[in-house]
Parts: sequence; C-alpha cells; structure tokens
Amino acid sequence: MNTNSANVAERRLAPPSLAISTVIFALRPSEKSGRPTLWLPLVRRIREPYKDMWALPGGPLAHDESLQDAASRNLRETTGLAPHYLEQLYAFGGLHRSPTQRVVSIVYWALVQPTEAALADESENVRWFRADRLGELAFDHNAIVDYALWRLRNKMAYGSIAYHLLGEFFTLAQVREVYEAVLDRQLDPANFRRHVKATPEIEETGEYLQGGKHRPPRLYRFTGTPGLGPDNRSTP
Amino acid sequence: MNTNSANVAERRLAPPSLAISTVIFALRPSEKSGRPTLWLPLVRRIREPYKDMWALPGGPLAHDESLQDAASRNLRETTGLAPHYLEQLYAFGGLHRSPTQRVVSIVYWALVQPTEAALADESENVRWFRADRLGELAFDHNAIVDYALWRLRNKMAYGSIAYHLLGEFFTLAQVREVYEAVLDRQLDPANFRRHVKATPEIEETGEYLQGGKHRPPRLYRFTGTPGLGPDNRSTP
DNA sequence: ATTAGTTCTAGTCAACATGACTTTAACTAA
DNA sequence: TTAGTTAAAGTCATGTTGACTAGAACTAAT
Repeated sequence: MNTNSANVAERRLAPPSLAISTVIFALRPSEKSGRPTLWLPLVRRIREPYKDMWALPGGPLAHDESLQDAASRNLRETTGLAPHYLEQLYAFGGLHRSPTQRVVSIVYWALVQPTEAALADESENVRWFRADRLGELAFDHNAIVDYALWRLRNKMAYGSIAYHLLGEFFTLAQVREVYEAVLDRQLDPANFRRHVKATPEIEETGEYLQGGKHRPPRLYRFTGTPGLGPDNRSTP
Repeated sequence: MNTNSANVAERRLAPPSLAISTVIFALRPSEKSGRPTLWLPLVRRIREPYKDMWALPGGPLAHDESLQDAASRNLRETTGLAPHYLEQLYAFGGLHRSPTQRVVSIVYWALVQPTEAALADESENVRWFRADRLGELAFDHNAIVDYALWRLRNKMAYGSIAYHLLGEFFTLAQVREVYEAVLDRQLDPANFRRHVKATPEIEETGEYLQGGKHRPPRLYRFTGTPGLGPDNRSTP
C-alpha cells in the first residue's frame, strides 16, 4: 500500500504552501436572449492533480509582490485584462483541498468591464464560462465560486458595485439589467430608477443613447471609487 | 552597509511564511463606570523583532490543522478560553509587515463570553487591554485591531452578533449596553427594545433578574447560531 | 401624416420601519 | 406611604419601499 511513504512523510513536515487564486467576473451577452449574464474565465490544468479539469486562475505568491499585486498579475496573465475592481474574498485552508500537498489559497475576486472582457484572451487552455453553468472544477473551486457569487450578490444588494461591471457611460436600464442578471430576479423599472437616482455617486450626463428603437435614454456616469479592504473600507 | 547580504539573499528566495493571528474581544466592566467595555488580550513579544512590545496572539500553522483550528488553538493557549464566535477577518500580506522576513498572516477574530473572560489566564506575558486604549503594538497589529473593530461594529449594526458577548441569559438593557459600548453612542431604550423584540432569534424566558434596585427585568435567551464563513453564511 | 407600440420618466398611494417622545407598571429605599 | 428609578408599552411624525398609474418621447408600421 505505502509505495511512497517517504514522500508522504516529507510532505507532512513541510509547511503548507501558499497560493493566490482569482475569481474574475465579467458581463457578456447571453447567446440566446442577448441579455447580460455573468461569465468567468477558467484555465485548464495541464498537470496532476486534476489534470485536464478546469480551475480558477492562480499561482504562487512571488516574494516581492503584495497579495493584491499577485491577484492582479494572475488576472493579467490569464486574460490580458486589468481589473476594475479587486478585493480579497477569503483564505481557504482546509486540510484536503489538494490530494498531493497542503495548500492554503488566498482568493481574490475581480470585476472587469464588458468592453475589455469582449476582447479578452482565450485559448486552448483559457476559456470563459457562464457562472451558472460551470461543470465540475478542480480542487474546491466550485465552492469558492459559489462563495464569490454570494459575496457579489450581497455587495450588489447594498453598495454601488454594479457599476464596475459597466463601461464609463450607461443608461439606468443597463444598470437594472446588471442587477437583474446577478440577483436573478426582475426589478420594477420605476422603483429601481428612484433608488439609483438617490445615490449621490451617480452623475447625470447631458448625453442620450441614440440608435435604440424607442425613446432614447439618458446616459449616466459613476463617480465613486472601489472599496478594497482594510485600507479602503466599503460595505461589509 | 551590507553586513548581512547572504542572509538577505536567502530571505529573498525563501517563500513567504504563513502565520495565524487572532483578535479576541470580550466584555469587561470598566474600572470607573462599571459599564461594560471591550477588552482584548495581547502577548508580550519575547524576541526580536519588536521584542518586549505587545502583539496579537498568534503563531505558525501546524500542518495537520485547519486555519480555524489554528485560531482556536491560539485562543486556548493564550487565554485558556474557547471562542463563542470565531470568524476569519482578513489575510494581511504586505511586503514589509515584518522587518526580518516576509510574513503572510491570516487573522481571525473571536468573541468570548464575559463569565469566561473574567477567569481568563493572565500572566507576565499575557495581559488584557481596553480596545480603545492600546498603546503602540508590534508589526501592523494596530491596523489589524482597527479593522477588526470596524468589522465588529458593522456586524453589530446588522446581524445578531452582540449575543455572543453575553452569557446564556440576559436582559434587554444588557444587550443595549453591549451595543452602546461597541458602537459608542447612546440608544433609546424604548426603540431598542422594539428592535430586539422584532428579531425572531430572541426568546423570552419566564424568568426575571432579581436583586436589582428597581423593577426586575425579564430575562431573554438567544437561539441563533454563529455565522462563520463560506460554510455558514451570515451577514456580509 | 397618422397611429400603434415601446420605453423613459415622473408621480401617487399604502405598508412598513425608524427616531423622538409620553405614559403606565413594578419594584426598592427612604 | 411616598419618592425615585427602571421596565415596558404605546403614540406620533418622518422616511423608505413595493405596487401601481400616467404622461412624454421616440420608432416603426400603416
């Protein structure tokens, strides 16, 4: 049975290794309805364990970069994108997350804008998936994505985070669509409008979105700043 | 200048080391007013760096324990207490947190009940301090405590977390005192009463607290459960 | 040009929550 | 017996939220 007991003993004594992973959310139009839906990029594992399965982008922490920088680098290396919003999600440190060694993963979650997300890198080993239609992922990454989704919905219900999924200018209907996509329920347009107009971070521009089939809606702009962590405290 | 360049080079190549720390809050009566106030235990550092300064309890992560278990162990070893509430706070990983080596600290925060806290261990190297009157602590621990306090206040404003700082039975006035101590402002007794009585997790017992100087208040009991993290999701 | 259809925008109304305040009940200590 | 204090319950004005109505502004079809 114990064909490898020496290695096992070595691993038991070695300190847990530390990794950074990132859950990256972006909005893309659904193939069918065309309405915006949540997508995220995954990378295919090219080695054991979980070889050939999809996993969150991640890697080791370089000795000369902060946790947040490492997450940013992850994001850039796998998708070529820069995050519009980046925040620590949680540190996962269960004993059996990886079958071969003890790994503690500090996970970040990011939001990127759809214009950028549309031209994000995709390749044999990097692909975008609909957040509600992931298959079985490597390690405990399904649970991590679930938790990230829960946090996203939570922040959405309170803070002004939806705007980081949109471009610089947007209509109130577009904001509502983001909320509806993430929270997965319909919202009353009139009441939603009242709600958004009451938040001071939303600025009315003089422009209107032309080219639609109906009355052209006014364009708005978001003037707030991201909330990142202990440094920049936003909503819990 | 470079008297120690070999060591510096070694440290640069070594992976960041991983530590667990814990911010432990308990209620104790203030010496002056006798009203409950927030206290937390600190340990005196017995070696460099920051020798003789006070620091949060913490230590390395054993290879066969989860992050949460490590935090629990911290708590037990420094104070002899078991936490009533324990939740991950944040992972701190700045490059210069420790002058000698790169350390990533996963910090937990805990609440313990006052009856236990009263008989907590105290010694030459372990002492309790008022949360609003800490001196200068080792490393970035002042910032960590600040953030923990912010989280505590935030959770207090929403969720039903105050009860983990109280014993099994309590009066509504005692709950209010906890809120007033943590949020540091007076609350209207009548309105606070209405608020608490509207939360379903609070159960009215038939008992009354006798021995007071005035009309005896009814005793209540908390029937909810802690919210811990991705497993047990509570309020953001 | 007119009309129908759709969305944008503004407003009303009731239900509910919240803060400030008043009143009554219940107990202790003088 | 009375004064003093806290517990407990209720009142009132204000603000927020969800459900709903209605007009304004535009496009596309007639």
